[in-house]
Amino acid sequence: MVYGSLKREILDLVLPPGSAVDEVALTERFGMSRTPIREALVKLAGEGLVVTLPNRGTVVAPIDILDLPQFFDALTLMYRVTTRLAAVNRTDGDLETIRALQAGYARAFAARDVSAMIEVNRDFHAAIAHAGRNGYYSELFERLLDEGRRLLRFYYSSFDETLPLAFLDEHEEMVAAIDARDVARADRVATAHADQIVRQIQAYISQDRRLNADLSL
Amino acid sequence: MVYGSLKREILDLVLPPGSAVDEVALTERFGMSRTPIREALVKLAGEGLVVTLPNRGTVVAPIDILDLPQFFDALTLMYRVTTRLAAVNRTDGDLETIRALQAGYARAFAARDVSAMIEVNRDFHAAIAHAGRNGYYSELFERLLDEGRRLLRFYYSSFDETLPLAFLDEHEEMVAAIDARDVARADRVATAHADQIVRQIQAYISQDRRLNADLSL
DNA sequence: TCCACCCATCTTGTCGACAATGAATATACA
DNA sequence: TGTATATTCATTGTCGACAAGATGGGTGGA
Repeated sequence: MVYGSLKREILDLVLPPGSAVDEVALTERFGMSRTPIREALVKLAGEGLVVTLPNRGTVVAPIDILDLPQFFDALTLMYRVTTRLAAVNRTDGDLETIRALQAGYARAFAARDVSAMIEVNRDFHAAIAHAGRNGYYSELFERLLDEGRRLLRFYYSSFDETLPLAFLDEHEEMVAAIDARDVARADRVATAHADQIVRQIQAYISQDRRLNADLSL
Repeated sequence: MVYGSLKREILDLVLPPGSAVDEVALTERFGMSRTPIREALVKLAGEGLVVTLPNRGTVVAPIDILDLPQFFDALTLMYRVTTRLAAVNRTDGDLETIRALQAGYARAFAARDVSAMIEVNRDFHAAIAHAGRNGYYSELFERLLDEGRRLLRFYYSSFDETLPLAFLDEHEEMVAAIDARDVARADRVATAHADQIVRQIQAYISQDRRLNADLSL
């Protein structure tokens, strides 16, 4: 499946942001004609994972640092809304799925498997959104989570261990709030969780890496 | 432009929800090959305006009454969020654009042009979202507004005149709040506006039209 | 008469090739 | 030597035709 493969590779930064996507190269790689390749690219463009310049090819969507504040705003709101809805609409089956994913995250953390953590983290929140039973929110949220996956991989190439550990506890609280159908508590913990991740990424980005700043010249 | 034409016709219910979309017919109509037609359909499918059943054709996305509660929830939230952001981030140019659209709505109302009212209403709110400067919200909101356009046309074929009149005043208040950069007021009026439209559509849908209910048999 | 299977037909999915557009290079002129 | 123009080249957009899959009707058997 060409669409799925490309999407995964974009999110995993195997295809770096801004890099050109060559149709004929993909043709050879997937052993297909250009038609289905282009169809996949159109889909990806619709999701914003790729941008097509008319008559001038398509490139992997760049990560624009200027969009980050808006991204954080939307992400926080979706964290809150989906978690609140999940607390209201969840079924026991939903809860089971969510718990299983949380257990998976704990395992990935214990194994120090950063890739798995990032991926399971996304699925965990997607499952919560699904339990909220609002497709409009789920869709936007999953897009934001995917974009977040790119950001995490991009900025957290050297992963800080304190962050995933905090996630673990906060996820636990989240599940408890959803279990208890406590909307207010779900909202609080979702907000805190969002603040946590936003602050961490911001802190990482604003790190002062000018090693030569105090160089005497 | 085949994509734009199809989109407009879907939103205007020229292509009724659930109706089949014949590729070869579109081929003849637009004088193009099937390839660009299919590309447009893929794009429309990405926006949810059309659903493609694998190997069994594509149909115009049906209006599912079961989705309405979720739709209303998301619409209300986006009304609030975009209006709040507009109050914070608007430029004078934004305000000018918004005012022009509001004037257009007033003209359409005076002319009793329902189609124009529905369309300008959508553009008015889209402009407010644009002034809010958050692409994630704008995109979801515009999708919801488009879907709302279909709903309005679908359920308001006989348009109730009290609704558009209320819109006129509420829009005016909205502009005033955005002008004054008053976030709290913007939030209040956006909420009221959303409640208004939701209640009206709900009332219309739940109208009891069983003319034969008291028929003696 | 009813059901299962098979075949014809239509629609979709895919292909290889051609046309059109834009970029890069070469060329001519000032 | 610098600039403007023409030409070549690569890449995208489009086309008509073929292959694959699905639907409906027809045929044969029980």
